[in-house]
Amino acid sequence: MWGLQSPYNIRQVHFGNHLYYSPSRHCYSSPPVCFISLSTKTTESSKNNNQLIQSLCKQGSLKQALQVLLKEPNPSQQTYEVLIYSCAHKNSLSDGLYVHRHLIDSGFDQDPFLATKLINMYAELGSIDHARWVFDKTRERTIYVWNALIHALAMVGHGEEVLHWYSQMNWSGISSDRYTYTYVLKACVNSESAIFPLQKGKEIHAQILRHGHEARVHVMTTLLDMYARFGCVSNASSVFDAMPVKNSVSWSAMIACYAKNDMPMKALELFQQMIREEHDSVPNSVTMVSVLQSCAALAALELGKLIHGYILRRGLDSILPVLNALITMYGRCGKLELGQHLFDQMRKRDVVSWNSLISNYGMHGFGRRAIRIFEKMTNQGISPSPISFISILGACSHASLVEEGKILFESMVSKYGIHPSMEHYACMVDLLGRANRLDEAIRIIEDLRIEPGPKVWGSLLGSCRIHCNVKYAERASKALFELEPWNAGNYVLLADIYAEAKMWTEVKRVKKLLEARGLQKIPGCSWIEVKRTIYSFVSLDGSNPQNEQLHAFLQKLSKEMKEQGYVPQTKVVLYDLDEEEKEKIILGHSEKLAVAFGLINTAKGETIRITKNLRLCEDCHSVTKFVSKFANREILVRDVNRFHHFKDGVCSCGDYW
DNA sequence: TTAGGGTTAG
Repeated sequence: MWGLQSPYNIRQVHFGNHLYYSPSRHCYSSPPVCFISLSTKTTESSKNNNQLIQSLCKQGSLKQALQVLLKEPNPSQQTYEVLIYSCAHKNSLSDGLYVHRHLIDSGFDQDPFLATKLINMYAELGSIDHARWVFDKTRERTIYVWNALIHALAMVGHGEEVLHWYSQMNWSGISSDRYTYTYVLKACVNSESAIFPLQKGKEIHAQILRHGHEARVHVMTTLLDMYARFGCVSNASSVFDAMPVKNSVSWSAMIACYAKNDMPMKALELFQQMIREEHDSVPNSVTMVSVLQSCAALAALELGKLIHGYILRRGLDSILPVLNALITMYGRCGKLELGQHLFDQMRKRDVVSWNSLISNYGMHGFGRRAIRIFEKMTNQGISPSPISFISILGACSHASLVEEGKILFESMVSKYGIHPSMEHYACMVDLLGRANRLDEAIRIIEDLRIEPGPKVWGSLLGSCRIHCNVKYAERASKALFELEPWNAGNYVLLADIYAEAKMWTEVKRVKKLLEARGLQKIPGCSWIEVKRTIYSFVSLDGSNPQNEQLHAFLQKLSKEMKEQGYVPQTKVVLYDLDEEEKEKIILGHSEKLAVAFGLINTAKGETIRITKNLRLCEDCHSVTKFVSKFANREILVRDVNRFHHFKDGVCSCGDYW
């Protein structure tokens, strides 16, 4: 089924008492051949040679070890083991093939121990065909041999094949062990080919319980992680709660599950519980990365600073991913300078550190600064990653640096050999679309050689919302309704566009479609951190904190603003109502409630920091500009895309967002 | 002999 022929041809020539081999894919220049004696006597010199080969490998001198191997007629199993490990470590497929050939000639080709090692080696060297070939040729397939193949296939995402061999293994009378289960569960997650991978994962879950592995912490953590990656948070949490034995890894996996599935509050609560209740499972650097991610998502600066203190006390502040996560946390909490300071102090940086900094500046609208950092990175010899380009193109987009973005995009292939992915095309559509160059944006989509994905169409629809372009919005939403019919945001965007164009019949039609599909508009939510507590506000929700007081405050504010020329931008309301009703609705937007709460509950002169789950509406934007001047306050708002820094009646986005 | 959790984007 998967081609089990020898992946390489070996010419075999009889030459006196020796066999002469010349593996065709060898890259050896010297010596090009090897001579293997057929003698089987173990001599003192043989013992010495074996020891020498092993010690040369351990010192990292693989080439020298191979020279000794040439002279040695009787390499031991252990010698081959060390050689195989060394080839994998040196990342040399040609040497690996050579050792493999040598091993076959020495009669070790049916040794299941070495077959396992060879499969592992080929998997590490990225040659799955060779791994399969070894498996095929091995007659005595121990659980180690099976696990090695299943692991090798799982690592490269061949999920369907993993599941095939998994059932073959059980059918052949070998029972899965705890290792098999972890590999198979991983394969469900990484699979590009398996049909209904979540369903398969659930079946494996049942088998794990049936075979009494529920106390195996590795297996259960992998299971928890599988559910987390499929977004099944309640399943993950049930597995976690039922685990009789937990350790730092299982706690971290559950915290990461919440952090990755848009539940940062739950992640932070669980972290607190971990510190309070668990004395054996101590948070480590991996735990802290997810915790920082959660602070960043909430823009919880004070909490983030507390966590930073904890990291320092625990001595985790020199670990690169922790530092990178700290840079991002400070950036997302509106403290660019703290992120920059950390970056400057780092003794070692990787491409993620640079990307984090670039994206921070990009999100704050400092596009040119982001480009300078990108250039500094490449000048220092650090190769940009695909994510570097997503960050820098996003930065160009927020700052309306269209030409600069186009040049960078072209350099991806020409200068760095990185082929743009769908995400990169989505960035380009966003860059052009935001700048009202919608014809160019649609041309990018039309010229794609592959089927445009939802991110590309989503970028176009977002741009159509900004520029109220009904024609392209209808085209984008038609594609999106097919690609992701469950995404309520797309229906709302289209309805917004129709509402702005006063096409009320169409607004009703889209709303009906939304209801018919059992979907609901995502409610606008804003939150603010005051004295290390996070207060969240939902539009038109009577249960908001200090509700009466906030509404009275906003009514008064609205009156004063009107006297100074403010005109409520009621076009953002999706309903065909009279102006007064519309005004009432926009005055109850969650972001205005959070601004009012901030003004009432923070000290004069203190910067107000607000975060919002959606894009900032035009009316909230102009009201916040007004308030920043009227109340003489700096107000920092992070919406779903970027930061807005309001000061003296002006916003850092230059009204371009 | 083999295993589990984390960083950057949109």
